[in-house]
This record gives sequence, structure tokens and C-alpha cells, in this order.
Amino acid sequence: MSTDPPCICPVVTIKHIAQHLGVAASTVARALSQDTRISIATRAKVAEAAQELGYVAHSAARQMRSQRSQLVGLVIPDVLNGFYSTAAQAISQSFDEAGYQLVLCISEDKPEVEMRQVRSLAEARVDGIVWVPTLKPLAPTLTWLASIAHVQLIRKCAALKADWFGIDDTATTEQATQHLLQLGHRHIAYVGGPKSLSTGADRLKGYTQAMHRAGATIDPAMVFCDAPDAQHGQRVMGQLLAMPTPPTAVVISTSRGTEGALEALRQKGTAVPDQLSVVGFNDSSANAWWGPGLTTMRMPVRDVAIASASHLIRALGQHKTTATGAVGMVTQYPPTLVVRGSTAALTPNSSQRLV
Amino acid sequence: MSTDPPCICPVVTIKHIAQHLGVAASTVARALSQDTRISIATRAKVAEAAQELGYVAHSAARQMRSQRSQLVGLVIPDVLNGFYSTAAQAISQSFDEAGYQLVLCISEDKPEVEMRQVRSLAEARVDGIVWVPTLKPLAPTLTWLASIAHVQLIRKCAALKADWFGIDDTATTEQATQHLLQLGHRHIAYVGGPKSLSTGADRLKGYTQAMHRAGATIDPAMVFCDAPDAQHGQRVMGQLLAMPTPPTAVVISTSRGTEGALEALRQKGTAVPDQLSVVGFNDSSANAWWGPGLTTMRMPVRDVAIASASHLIRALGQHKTTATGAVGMVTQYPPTLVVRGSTAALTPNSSQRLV
DNA sequence: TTTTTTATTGCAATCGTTTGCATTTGAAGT
DNA sequence: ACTTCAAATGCAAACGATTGCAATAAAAAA
Repeated sequence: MSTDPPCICPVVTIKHIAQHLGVAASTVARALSQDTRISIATRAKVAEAAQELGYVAHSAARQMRSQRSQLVGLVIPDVLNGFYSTAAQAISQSFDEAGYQLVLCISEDKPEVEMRQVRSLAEARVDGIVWVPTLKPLAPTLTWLASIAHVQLIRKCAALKADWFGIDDTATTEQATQHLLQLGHRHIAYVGGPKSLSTGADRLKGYTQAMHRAGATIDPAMVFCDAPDAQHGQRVMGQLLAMPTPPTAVVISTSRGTEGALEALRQKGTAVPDQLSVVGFNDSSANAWWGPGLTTMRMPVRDVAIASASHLIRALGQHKTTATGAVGMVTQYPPTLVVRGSTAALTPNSSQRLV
Repeated sequence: MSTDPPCICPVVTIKHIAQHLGVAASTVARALSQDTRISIATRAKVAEAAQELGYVAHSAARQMRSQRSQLVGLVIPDVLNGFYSTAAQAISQSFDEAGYQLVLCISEDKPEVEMRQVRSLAEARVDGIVWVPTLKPLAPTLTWLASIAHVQLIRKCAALKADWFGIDDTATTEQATQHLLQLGHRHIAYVGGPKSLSTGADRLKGYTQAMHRAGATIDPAMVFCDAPDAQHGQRVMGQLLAMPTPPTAVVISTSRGTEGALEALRQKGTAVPDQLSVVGFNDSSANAWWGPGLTTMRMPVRDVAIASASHLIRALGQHKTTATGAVGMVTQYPPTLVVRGSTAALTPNSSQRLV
């Protein structure tokens, strides 16, 4: 804990300054807020006394009258995931610069946790919320959120109309799959997140569309939509490798799933891209180091995050507390496919095994 | 933003419930807090009315009397750094479970930013703070922090005595260097953070101690202590590789520095460990994938983070608001060296270049 | 029936800050 | 010398919840 406190509990308030100077508390308040009705001389005296006595404003008291807490909530599933930590960093910076404090809530993708956290944010009377919805937000969550200015990030929650900032998820997997198709692959597996998430559904759609357009048949046994974590990625990749006729290529559409899949590939000693072409998700510098370099879908997460924060800040500045402004606005950023060494043209060798 | 608000601005307060039921506000307050002096029947009615009217408590108002905000601040330099994001995740969970909300501040290692953020935390009257000090915290920061219950994390700030939770930094580099020495290396370079940071100084000490104990001479031209970022790591590694007689091994003691160094090695096409043995910092799964596998110092960050949060929570529970409890307590966790393929015994080939 | 006790509930002050309105003072206008 | 106006400041009521103390009612004891 801390030591040598300058003064004991009775924190210095505006009244103490007033008493110390022999003026009214209201004068001090106005002086501190640079009210022009207070003479320059008095303002100077007040500023000096405040400094001397170690005055620190009490935001809760201010909030009681102003109805503004200068707090914003950020609800994300996970901060170890590079995808979300990038977003958190950018959002934190944006709000910091705008004079807001950020209350961080990690929902762990659990609707009950998310519900409790949103409730707490409502009680804290945060001015706004940036929200990455979980799989199935509970009803109370939606009710409470409806009374607070907020934006949805990355994932869409159809049950609660709000301005949304995200990425063209369909395009991510569409590009990835097209890339593999152009290399001659036809037996392309897919490892993604649950369809109940908008991101999971959209990314699956991208894969499906690309396959259909190319006239490739989709083997249901090679399509996996499950928890977007490393365990899932690792397990599924293991299953794919153990198949009698494994795929020649695989598209992975979750950040953590990619990590797990790479781990499985390492353990099994699979030759990439000779034996299997792999497209991973959420480009990071680590992907460049990995073996032959990992071909990935790069997401402009930082841009999206900054845009969402800026949008909310703008709305708050216009005192759009609730139910105002454009509702259901969609802002979508394009992903980019970064081609590295983990994808290669289908070789006679690998195709033999499949025909 | 949001849509269909259940009711316009006038949020429902305790008074509304009271009026709705024809009782006094104080009765409602007591009923909501399960005061036994209120009859069960009344309590039930109040609960029902609260639910029906959509009552949401106002924590700022509560804070005004109780003097407790149920908020805690977390001040860290960076959340993209896996080291700190791991800490943030664990700390967030701990406080969430304990009923506190977390105000996240990213100081970016800038003392002025840190000062502003600590000031804001003081104004928000957070109950406590978990703090990773920057290089040279400014005086106001220390003054304000002194009046708040807080713990220091990872880095020590000698200017402000407080309970500290961290890792045995000296041991990290000592182990790494010893490992390389045992493999026969003598020309070992060091890439670390600035000496002005307690972590930077301690890690340098570990390297120095190990070298001296083994009777190895330290070439000052091969010791780099600078900004703990990827740019630095990449640049310095480039310099090392360009030397007429480069080192045969290198110890890197920052997380981001390791990333930069790996990038430089990839660009230069350096053979690891044949040409150069490398020990990196802050073990992550990505390190296992990297080339031959990266030998790293594994830090029990999660354990440390949880310990610090638990300690603060315990102190807050005992109403130790300020200047109480053990002051200057030190809790230090041991690191572990994880040996993978990036370090190997000194070969005649590489040693030739050095004699 | 009267007194004492107990169970419920109401009244009012308080936390620290903001702000509309009233008040004071001195200067300017007639 | 008397009014008019403006500048500077004080008074007091909010904001929403909590809590000590008083008050009422009903039940128990005398």
C-alpha cells in the first residue's frame, strides 16, 4: 500500500478552500471552472489555495449535477487475443485523448458475465459503451444497453439495433478460399467460429460462396464451426490430418483457432505447404516468422476500433445521450489477404492422394 | 447509437419507487439493501416495483455517502505487449469477481500521460490502484498516489514506497546467460531495456553477474540498454550481425525487443542456432512455432498479477484506505528458462571467427 | 387498563459540486 | 444627490442514496 499521507482522511473539498479564503463555496466552484463572473484576482487566489491545500476534484459529486460521468465502458470477450487487444489499445487511446476514462469489462464470451458487467456499467452511469456482443446476449443486457449510447464492434447483435463498426467478414474467407482455388485446390477444409456469431456465420458464407462459384464441392465433414479458441483449432486440425483423404488446403477463420492449428501442425510435423496449404487469421508479426511464413487474412482492427470510438465520442459531444442520431448505421472495413509461404499450388503429389 | 428507450431521460430513482408504493424513500433504500428492519412483505413489494419500473442504482450517489467507489485503476504501459495483456486479463478477472470495476489506463511509458491518468483516477476516487511505474514518474503522480491504496507491479519505483509484486528479474538473465555459458559461449551480447527501469537494471545485473562468475569478459560494444520496443530490438540485432566479429550468442531481455530481433534475424537470413544462439524473453506459444523453437525466459506474469490484485482486494476489504498495512512488502516470483532449438553448443565453425 | 417492549416506517441531514437567483458594492449617468 | 447599471459574490436548492434518530403502530407484559 502507500505511505506518508499528506493529510488524514478528511480530503480537502471546495468548502475547505472557501473557508481558507473566507469566500463562499460557490465562488470557489466558479473560479475553478474559469467563470468570467469571478474576478481575475479571486481566480488566482483560488487556484493557488487549491494547489496549496492539495485539492482534487470529486468526479462523483460533479456527476450528480452534470449527469455526465466522463466514463465509457468497453466490453470485449478477451484481451489476450491480439485481435481484441489491438482494439482495446486503440479505443483506450481515443477516449483518453477525448477526456474519458475507460472501464474495461472482459466478458469471456459468457452471456451471464456480460449481463452483470453491462448492469454495472449502467449503474456507473457510463456516458457510452463500445460493445463486442457475445454469442447470445441475455434480455436484461439488451434492456440496459438500450438506455445507453453505444456502438457495436466487430460482431453484430441483431436483437439490438445500434450503429455497427466492423470488418467485411464474408470477404475475408472469400478471398482466402479464392486464393486457394486459384492455386488449384479443390478439397479445402474450413475451421471457423460458431454460426451463432455474426462473424462466424459471415465467414462461413464467404467460404461457401467462393467454393460454389468455383464449382467445388463442399465436404460437410471438412467444415468445422465451433468455439473460437486454440483448443478447438488444435483438435480439429488433428482430426483433419488423421483423415484417410485429408484436405489439400485449409482456411482458418479465427485468431485463436489459428494458433491452435499451428501448434497441431508443429506437433504432427506436417509439411507446409507441400503437404497442406494453410491460410490463417488476423495477421501479426509472429505469422511472418512462423516456418515458411503464414498466409493470413489481415484485419484493419485498429482502424475499425478508432472509428467506433470516434463515432461514439462525437455523439457524446453532441449530447446525444439516448435514442438519437442515425440508428443502425453500418461501417465496414475491407480485409486484405497477405500471401506468404504457407500456401502453394496443388502438387501432383498431394492431388494423387485425393483422386 | 441505441434505439427504443423504455423511458425518456428522467431515469427512475429510489424516490420514484417510493412514490409509486406510497412509502418513504428511506424505506425503499433499506428494502433494497435487505435491511431486516423492513418487513418481508414490503421488501418484496419494493423489489417488484424496482424490477417493474426498471430501477438501476446510481453508484455515484452511493459513493457520496459510502466513500467507496468500487472502482480500481490499472495503469500499464502497453496492452499489445503480451506480458502486460496477460497481467491485465488476470487482474481484470480478479477484480471483476471481487465486485470492483476496472478503469484501464495505458501510460505508453510516458510520465506526463501517467501523471494525467493518475490524477484522473484520484478524481474518480478509485478505491485502489495497480500500477506499473514508468521510467521517471513525475512528482505530482507520487503525491496523488500516496493518498490512494495501491500496489506496484513488475517495476519498482523507489521514490514511492509501496507493496511490490514482481519477478526476480536478475534471475531471468542470469539463467539465460548461464545456459549460454554452459554451451561454451563466451562472446555473448545483451539487448535489454533502459537501466532507469528497475527491470532493465536488474536484468542487466543478472547478465553481468553470470558473465563475471564464469570469468567471461563483457564487451561494452555488445551491451545495449535502450527503449524496450521492437524497433530497438530490430536495429540492435542488425548492428550485432554486421559486426566484424559478431557474438556467438545473444540474450534479449524485453518482450517487444525479442520480436524486433527475430524480425531482423529473418530479414538477414541468419542461421539459428548454427550461426547465432538466441535466448528470447517472455515465453508465448508463438515462440514454439518460430523456426527451430525459441529458447526463452518464461515469466509467471499471471501468478504475479493475480497475487497483486488479491493483495489489494484484501487490503480494501479491511478498509485499509491509506497509509496502513505492511508498507514496502516485496513479493517476488521466480522465472523459468525454457530451452528450445534456438540455442546450441558453440561450434568450431563459429568459434573460429572469434579467436 | 396502563405500561413496556418490539417491529416498522418516516423525517431530515449528509456526501461535494453546480447553478439560478438574490444581494452587495462601487461606478457611471442624469 | 438620486437613480441605473454592471460587476462580483453569496445563498440555497438541487443531484440520488444512505443512515441516525424519532415516531408510529401493534403486541406483550404488568
